[in-house]
Amino acid sequence: MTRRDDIKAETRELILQAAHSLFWEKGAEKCTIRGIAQEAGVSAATIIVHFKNKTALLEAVLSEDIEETLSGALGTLPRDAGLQATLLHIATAMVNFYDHNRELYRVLIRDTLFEPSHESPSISKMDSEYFPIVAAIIDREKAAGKIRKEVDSLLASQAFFSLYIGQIREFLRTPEMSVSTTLNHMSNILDLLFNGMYIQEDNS
Amino acid sequence: MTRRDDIKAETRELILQAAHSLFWEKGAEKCTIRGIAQEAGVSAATIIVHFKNKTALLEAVLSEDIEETLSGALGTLPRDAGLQATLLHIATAMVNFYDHNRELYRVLIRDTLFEPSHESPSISKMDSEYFPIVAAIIDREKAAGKIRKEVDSLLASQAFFSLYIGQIREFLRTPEMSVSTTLNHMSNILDLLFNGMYIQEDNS
DNA sequence: TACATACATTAAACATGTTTATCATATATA
DNA sequence: TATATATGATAAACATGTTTAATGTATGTA
Repeated sequence: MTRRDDIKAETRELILQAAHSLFWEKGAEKCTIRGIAQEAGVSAATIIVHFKNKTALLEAVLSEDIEETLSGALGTLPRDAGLQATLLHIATAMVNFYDHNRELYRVLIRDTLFEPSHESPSISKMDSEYFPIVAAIIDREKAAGKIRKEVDSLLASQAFFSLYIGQIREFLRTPEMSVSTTLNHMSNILDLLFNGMYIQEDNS
Repeated sequence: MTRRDDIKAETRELILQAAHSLFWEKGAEKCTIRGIAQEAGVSAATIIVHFKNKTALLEAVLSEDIEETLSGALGTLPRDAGLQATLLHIATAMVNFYDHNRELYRVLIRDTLFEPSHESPSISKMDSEYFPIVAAIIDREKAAGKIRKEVDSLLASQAFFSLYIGQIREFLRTPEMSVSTTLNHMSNILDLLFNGMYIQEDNS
């Protein structure tokens, strides 16, 4: 229950490090399993045994940084920030993060977003972790009388996510699109949604 | 300029028919270029010469029906339908259409949505054709005093598209999600957006 | 008509993700 | 300690998308 597991974990780590290095250096599509295997000092078959397929390896390599960025953004939230500011804060962190290597994240999202959730567990953790957090903020704002009571929190979270992904898509597949332009669009689109979600103050 | 081109067009048609038949029968991922080539009576290399890669072939096979469905929906619009009803009308047509073979369209959208627009011209025609149409409707409603003047028509179109794709994603990757549930969500999400977009009648 | 060129087609080769059958060894058991 | 079993690792094979180099023929030209 120890020795063998240690070696296995070590092998896994070797693969992850080699993959991380090569993915970042050459991009996901230019990297081959054989190349990563060589860099890690293992066989190609070993990689598949550990990670099931190339996409799963890419996900394993990138998901840690993504989660760190996301939780970092959640941790640096301005105290008492409203929902709209919160969402823009998160989006800002993520766009700046993805900008470090657009091609890499483009391939990751492309290859995981439309898969059934059990195929890409790291990514779809968002469904189970991120949505409830946003939904909770919405409920708090509802209690504070800022958001209409009829709004379905979960549905609204999904709507935010859809709008977010839509912009991320444009950002990742359009090299000439700058971070600031993207965030501007993001902000304007949030405005669009919120001006309906917030209760108008001058009712009756 | 004739004889040779005719033969080429004929070959192309043979490939398209074989691909259409096999894609629908076995799904895109279970189909091989060699299998389609055999069914069409040509070589695998010929298919690549005609269509560049497997995704482009899939796109060529499916895009005609998609465009037909979309223009069909646009053609059966209730006269003087408002924007919200129009969008739901289109979404209804598309969801019912995709339901005929979710797996096939899932793979198509997955493999094209995050590619640069020049890689999948048929799909990204939406950017240049569909968006202006919706934007025009928005402008009309602005002129009619139903939508706030400050709303950016193009940005709003993109927002609709993002929300639409977000729901389509859930629909295509979740087998147990029914058409009616999907359309319910779609309708509710549109409500969310519109209740901010429409001018509140009781201002001041 | 005879010939040169362009080009549609293809067989074979190639690249690469993945599977399979085998080997070696750590672990458990007697 | 000696033996059996479970399993991590791997080489080789396989499947399939794509490229390459070669072939034959339609088209244009003399």
